Amino acid sequence: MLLRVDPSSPQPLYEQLAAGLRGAIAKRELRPGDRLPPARKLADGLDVNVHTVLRAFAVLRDEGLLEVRRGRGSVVTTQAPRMARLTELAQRLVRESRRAGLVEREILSLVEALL
Amino acid sequence: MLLRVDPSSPQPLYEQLAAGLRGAIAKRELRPGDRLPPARKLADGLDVNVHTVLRAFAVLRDEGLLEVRRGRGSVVTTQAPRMARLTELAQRLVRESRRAGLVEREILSLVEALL
DNA sequence: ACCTATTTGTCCGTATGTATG
DNA sequence: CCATACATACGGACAAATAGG
Repeated sequence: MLLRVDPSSPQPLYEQLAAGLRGAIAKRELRPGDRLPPARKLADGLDVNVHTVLRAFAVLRDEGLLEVRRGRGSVVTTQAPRMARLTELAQRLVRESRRAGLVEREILSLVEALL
Repeated sequence: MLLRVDPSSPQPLYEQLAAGLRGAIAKRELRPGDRLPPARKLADGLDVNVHTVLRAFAVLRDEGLLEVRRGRGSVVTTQAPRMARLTELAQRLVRESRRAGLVEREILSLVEALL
């Protein structure tokens, strides 16, 4: 998979790693359904701590690009879970907008303005 | 501020902590502009590790309830940054929806369905 | 302009828990 | 029951941003 990190860079290692994986997914070097190496193996290969790799995984999971599950490893997301995640994101937007006092029209405008 | 955590609970400590702070903010025991105690002091008082507190802070920061900055401590967000954050969230939704191949109408439906 | 203290950010190492197969 | 692999939590070290003297 050819990943590298630069410890002397001001960019955090976990961000570098996340960026690298994100790029590989975008370029389809990693495709939906592909399984990533276990965090510990990746960590060993890159000479970083497991936490750093797991943190990068978590970032990509939050972005909906990775499914990370205990005991099973991490897999590049396929379409179905991606849709589920978009719904979740939308839900969060609605919930937090309401909490901030916005009414329905205002929430929709928030999104419309970006289309 | 009267926060407590239960180490024997199945709920993670950082979640318990985040929930407690979230509640305090909702009940306006903590108001916008209020400064939280330093993570290390909170950790000492609760008898948990600093990392655990910092993680709870990070959760609330991601929810837009807290502004956490190096050297300055953590402050309950005021309205302006909250709106900025909602826009960010909306942006994320739109960006990721597009990446998943949805067209404008479908993105809007995603939100409308939740209103 | 400088230095110091405060406070969060990142990273490492280790141990234990928990879900999966 | 056992191996695998992520999740949580702890502890320690150093870096970086901020504030104040």
